[in-house]
Amino acid sequence: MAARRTTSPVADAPAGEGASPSASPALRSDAERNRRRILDAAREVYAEHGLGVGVDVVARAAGCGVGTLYRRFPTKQDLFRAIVEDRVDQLAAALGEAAAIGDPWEAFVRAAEEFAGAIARDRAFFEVVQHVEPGAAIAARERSLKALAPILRRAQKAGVVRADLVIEDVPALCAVAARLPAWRLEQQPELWRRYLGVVLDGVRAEAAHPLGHPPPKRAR
Amino acid sequence: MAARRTTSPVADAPAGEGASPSASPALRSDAERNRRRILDAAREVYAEHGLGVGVDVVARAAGCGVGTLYRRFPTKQDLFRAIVEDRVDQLAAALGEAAAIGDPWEAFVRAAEEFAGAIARDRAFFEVVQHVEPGAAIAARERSLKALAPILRRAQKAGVVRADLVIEDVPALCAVAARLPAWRLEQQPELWRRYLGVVLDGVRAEAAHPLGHPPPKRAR
DNA sequence: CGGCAAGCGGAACGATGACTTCCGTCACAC
DNA sequence: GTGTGACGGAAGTCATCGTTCCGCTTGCCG
Repeated sequence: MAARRTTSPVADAPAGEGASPSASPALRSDAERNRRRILDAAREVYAEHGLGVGVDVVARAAGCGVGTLYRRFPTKQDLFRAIVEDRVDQLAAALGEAAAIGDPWEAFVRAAEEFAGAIARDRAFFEVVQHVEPGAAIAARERSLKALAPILRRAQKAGVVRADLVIEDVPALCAVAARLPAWRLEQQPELWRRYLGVVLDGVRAEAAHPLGHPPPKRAR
Repeated sequence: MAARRTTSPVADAPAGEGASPSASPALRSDAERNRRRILDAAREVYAEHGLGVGVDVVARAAGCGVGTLYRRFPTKQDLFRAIVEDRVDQLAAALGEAAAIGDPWEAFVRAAEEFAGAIARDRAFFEVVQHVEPGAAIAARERSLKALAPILRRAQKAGVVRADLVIEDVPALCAVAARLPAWRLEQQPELWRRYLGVVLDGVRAEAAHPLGHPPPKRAR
């Protein structure tokens, strides 16, 4: 699991769209093209098969050799850190949109759907959220929870979501989807919606019966 | 993953308590003692860390060498097949008890608790149920579903459990609650009860709102 | 009590699969 | 046209894991 070498000092590369202000020696056109391809391929491959697959698979999917991949991302970690970072940004943005919905319950539902969908669609994302090992995961948690908090608070204040839930419960409940066996998601990729439906019915304030167990402690 | 050799012809050994009628050459006393220890250790180790751990860990936990382990269980598969089989039996028995409870709702809750508890406590069991690879898992599913069916049917007929659930949904929903990140279960081993509580509130007939997705197809 | 076969332990083996490096070849940029 | 950076993928390195093998021990039976 742990990379033999310590994680390399650099890694971030010219971020997404906005040109970074410094230290960007300008990539040659083919190099830039390959960087993109690698990122796309990695996203897809890791989403489908999890972080366990080898770099050669990613390279083949990107249509280039592993050497090329390694010149851009000196370490496997660097590669999927970039990807996960990206996913979390996407999710945070989606949660932001959800927060803008007028009806508190609708907003909450939408947020839950975004969360669960992200986990169901992207196995790598799930793995990072589930196992804590990489320190990056903590930041990711933090960031998504922060986006979620106001949505939950508003829904509870409006009396549509049961009052005994805490923020940390929400991702746990949304993870429903990801927990489905891979072979089920293969046959019915949207099956998670069914179970999220049940969970949401259990989350409604009107359905609430006392829970037998206290809320989770905050992550260490 | 796949064993190099085809699974060995023998494996089952004198089953649990009842002396098997034939082909049991009588183990020497120390051998029998070790067989027990290995089984116990394997149960514990696999339950805690999953099926991924090496045989040497199991052997060490059992206080013997890997050679001893291999004389009794010619293949790693033979070992955890024995264990999983055992767990399923336990679970089936517990579900049987649940079925005997008078109140349909109570019976259902009890069954769900048994199911979720088994999954939460035993990571190996979860892995086998989740990934289909070993053919044994299918039999295990089948057996536990069979024990669950009458309980669900009764609860639905009594109008306490929502009518749009099918049998296959129940394990899926229990797994939701149970498969929390390892580090959470470490701090609060019973945390799954909290989420099972939410799920159960969503399972009550009175809480039911239409689900957006059709039930899962039967396992292939 | 003595012999012997079955059992024992754990170092060693071989396969596997991962990450990373290296170097001859190629193609962009000027 | 030329040279410099990028490319590709075979080869190197390394850790891990299931399994085997063999010299020593120990329970069992006469």
